[in-house]
Amino acid sequence: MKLEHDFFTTDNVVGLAKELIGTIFHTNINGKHCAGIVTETEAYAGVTDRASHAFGGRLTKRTEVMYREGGIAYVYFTYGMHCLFNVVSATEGTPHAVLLRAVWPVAGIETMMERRSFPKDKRLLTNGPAKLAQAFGITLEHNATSLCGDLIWIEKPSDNCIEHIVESPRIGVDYAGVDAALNYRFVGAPDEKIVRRMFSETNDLR
DNA sequence: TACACGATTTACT
DNA sequence: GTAAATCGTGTAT
Repeated sequence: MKLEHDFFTTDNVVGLAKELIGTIFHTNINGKHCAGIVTETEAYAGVTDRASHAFGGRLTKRTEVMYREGGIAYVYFTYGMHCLFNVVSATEGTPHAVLLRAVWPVAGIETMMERRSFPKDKRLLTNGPAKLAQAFGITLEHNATSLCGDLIWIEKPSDNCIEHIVESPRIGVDYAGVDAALNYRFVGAPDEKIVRRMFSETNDLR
């Protein structure tokens, strides 16, 4: 079942980050369909979160998208070479976002391999925020793209395929002072048997 | 205009 | 374990 617009407009961005674990992230970019089970997310809580680009109400050309109504993508460029993909949430004026950090590929794996220059180990395909964006064909031009459209969408499967979820502090936000300690990161452990049943055509996971 | 840096990845020692 | 790659963005001149 495709997640609808209303799913993303909640103010509870931490809850949303947790709820996104176990959903299926899809893109259909340049005619190539890719999908993966979301296994790692981080919440960035708007103006009060020192780790967020919108901390203190910072409103710039880059962060403007975060302030829009939830249900669109916030894609930004960092380290001179990487794009990172975020789910914008909450209502207009509240710049909450969820960073997608990792997925388990379940469709379009050959396309991902091409885009990622054929890593030797398949587990390296989408196990990081920049890797995932690259594998799914996401670039800056997808900033502000709807998450309920034909290019990018998210599906909630009828079966829960996540065994358990671990919470932890976020990665790479040491600069955020006290907020660096918040347990805003969620990592899901998929049940391989259930995943194989759900995606029977996929023979090689992770 | 100038400059320091980053919600990272990769290759190499 | 360390370091290089590489450039848009934000903040200060």
